[in-house]
Amino acid sequence: MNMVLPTASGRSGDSTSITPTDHCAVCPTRQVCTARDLDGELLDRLAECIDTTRVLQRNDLLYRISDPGDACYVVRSGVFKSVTVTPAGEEYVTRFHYPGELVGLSAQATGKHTDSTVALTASTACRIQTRDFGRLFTIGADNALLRLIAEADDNSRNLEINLRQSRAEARIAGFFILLMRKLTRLGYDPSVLPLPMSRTDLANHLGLTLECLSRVLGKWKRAGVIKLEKSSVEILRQAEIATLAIHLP
Amino acid sequence: MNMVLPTASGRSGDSTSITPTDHCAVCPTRQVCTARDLDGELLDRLAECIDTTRVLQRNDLLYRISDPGDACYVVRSGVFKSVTVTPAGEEYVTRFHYPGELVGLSAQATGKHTDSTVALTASTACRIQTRDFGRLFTIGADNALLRLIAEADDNSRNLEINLRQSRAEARIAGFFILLMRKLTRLGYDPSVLPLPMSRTDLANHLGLTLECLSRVLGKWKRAGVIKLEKSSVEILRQAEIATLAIHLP
DNA sequence: CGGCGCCTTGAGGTACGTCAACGAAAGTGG
DNA sequence: CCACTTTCGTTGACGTACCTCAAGGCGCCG
Repeated sequence: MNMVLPTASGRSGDSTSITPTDHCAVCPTRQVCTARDLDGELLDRLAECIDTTRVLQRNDLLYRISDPGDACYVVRSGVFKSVTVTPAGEEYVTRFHYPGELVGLSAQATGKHTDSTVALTASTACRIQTRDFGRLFTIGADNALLRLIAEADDNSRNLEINLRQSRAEARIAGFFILLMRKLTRLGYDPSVLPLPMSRTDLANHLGLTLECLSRVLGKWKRAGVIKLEKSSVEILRQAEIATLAIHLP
Repeated sequence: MNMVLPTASGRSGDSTSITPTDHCAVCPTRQVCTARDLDGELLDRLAECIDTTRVLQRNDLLYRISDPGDACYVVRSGVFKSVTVTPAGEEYVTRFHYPGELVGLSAQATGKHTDSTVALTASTACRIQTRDFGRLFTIGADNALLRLIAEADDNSRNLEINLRQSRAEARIAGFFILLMRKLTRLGYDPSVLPLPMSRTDLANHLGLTLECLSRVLGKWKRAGVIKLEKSSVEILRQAEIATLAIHLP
């Protein structure tokens, strides 16, 4: 179904766990992960800091709101969404998380998660207990860990810039461009964007209505700029998308 | 002039430096800073990790775009703005930084700063070299440092949620509410918001036009909801602002 | 086949952006 | 100290892009 992003081959829920030493060497996110600069002995020590690698199916929760924030996660494969619920009951799809991204860090501010994170496809994620952060620094994973944190910050800033753009086409184009950059960094084909989320979620995330998003995608499809698949979008003429998103850094 | 936020008493630029041990004990951000949980001997060790406390005047640069990203900063006093410039030449005021906030972390992703950060008032900031992060973890500042990072992430998410709201009044109200929360956390009077930035910068930050911002503030002023000062806003009827910002978590 | 999400398409109103003129404040130089 | 310039903020008129409300396809599953 989703040939672009690595997906979990296991099929069960929370109880499945893999030791990182088994998998870091062959991890699809190796090049962007904390483990990038490590080898041999250091990888073994890293294993002590990553207590479980969780395997999730579509709609499985990685963590839910008000769970204790004693751990954060790195996406290994698949796609996740983070949802925040306001006191008024509104839901906001704050982030989509692709492989190599750090998830759930903000829980350290209050000790509890302030959002829920859900798998949109069959996915895997590495769990890092925050009490082990110090150890990760001392075994030489500090640079890579800082880079993960910094990239999360960088992603947010790009998101914010994109949301400041009021034109719907610009926002959607910006979202596509940012996603293409992520895919390129991961070594995947950037012209096929895996979009396992619903239109509703995507519209919510972009601060647009479902109708507006639908209209723009329809327009681009008719113009031959994109090709809409069931759960992905193929970019046929990247230049036109790029010119709509010139506002991004 | 600005009685609300602590400002630097020194008057010179980059060359002034204060050792943290002199100042952490009396730092206005003590309660929200990395140093919060430390005392005596640990504070001394912290001193080795914070190489200079910089004193800046209005319009002084904390760092500029493409500076080496070997350090980040914690605001001690005053207010900063971060500006990103797009290839197309557009400027985006991505963040405003108040005391206790971590600044410049995203540079770790690429090794260079991707934005410039400027003091909006007389300000001070602690410089933390990233190569010292590991040491901060080992001397017991890990929880506090993680909290700073997590709060930065939390701030971004709140910002993003606020920008998803398309109504101008809701966005401005949301900005005010978020700022009031920050001031409350710092122990300041949350009803007087220090806004040392220009209207242009604020509008840019909120993804609105100058005119739109001006109209909303004028409307609220006429309605007696706020009182506009030269570089601050007094919230007279908080309830009305809060109802406009119910979309925030 | 019928029901139900999920997405698309349509018509109409409104809020924000754009353009433009005005006004106020701050810095400059004589 | 005062005219000048420049920057910044306010106010107004108008068009347009998006939101709202509503109806209509389309795939999925029973």
